[in-house]
Amino acid sequence: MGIIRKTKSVTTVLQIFEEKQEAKSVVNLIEIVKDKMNKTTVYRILDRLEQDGIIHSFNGKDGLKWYAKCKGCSASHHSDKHPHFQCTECNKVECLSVEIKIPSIKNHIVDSTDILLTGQCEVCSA
Amino acid sequence: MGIIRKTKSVTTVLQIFEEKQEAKSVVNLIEIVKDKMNKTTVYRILDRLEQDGIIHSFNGKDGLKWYAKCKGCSASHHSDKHPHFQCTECNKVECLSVEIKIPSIKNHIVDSTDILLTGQCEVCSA
DNA sequence: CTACTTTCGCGACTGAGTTGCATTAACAAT
DNA sequence: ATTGTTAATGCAACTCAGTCGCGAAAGTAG
Repeated sequence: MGIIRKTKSVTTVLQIFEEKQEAKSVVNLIEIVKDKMNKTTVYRILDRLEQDGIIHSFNGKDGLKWYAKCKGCSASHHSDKHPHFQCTECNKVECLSVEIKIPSIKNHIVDSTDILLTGQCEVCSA
Repeated sequence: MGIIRKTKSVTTVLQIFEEKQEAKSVVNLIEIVKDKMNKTTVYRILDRLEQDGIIHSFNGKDGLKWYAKCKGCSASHHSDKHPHFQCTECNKVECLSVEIKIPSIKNHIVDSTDILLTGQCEVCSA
């Protein structure tokens, strides 16, 4: 059970994700809201939102943790198999709706799949 | 050009990768060689070995950097498209030789592909 | 052996993420 | 609306991976 109270901070963070359908690194988020709330609060809100399946997280190429909200997100259907794309020029990260098939691995049980593609996005490759 | 001199430290690190064909996190490596060399040295050797294509690196689920030496590694053919598998029980990481096909993404140029699978390995799922 | 240059060790530092605790603010019940 | 409960926040101190600068040590070529 993540979010129980709808505080101003929670609303602020959620708005950021709803405005644009793109992923944000925690560092980036903290920077955006730095005069509205403490960094600890940002970390905690993100944790709770993720527990509730409202947003999902993954690790960027830079080693930082990134968060995004996408249509498929929900508390029940938490297995996000969609790949992420990080642009090496503008550094933006998008969720891709492409389906990538993972062959079953002999003698292994696969629980989760993290796929991160890097390259140039639509804007930067033009 | 990474490695220029074959020092004792370099040899020690290389031996670890040659003994077992499994990936090691930097933290783990530092622990293993902690009374033979300094942690800064370990970081620097790994950087150089990677530049030369002798080993390759990727980010684990834990956010740590992992390194591995595998057959396909070479300075020229540096694009390692093979997936990695991290066991959620014993925490070991293996390089998989499975080929995973990434569909081309519209209006995007894909340079690299990082795939990390998590689950239970052969030993732990038995 | 000597001279040159890479590599190493050490200590201090950076920056992401965490923790403990006192304070504040949601929310439910009265 | 007031009160009581407890989740949520702010703050400061902390942890830990990874980096940096610099003087000392060890490779390597001649």
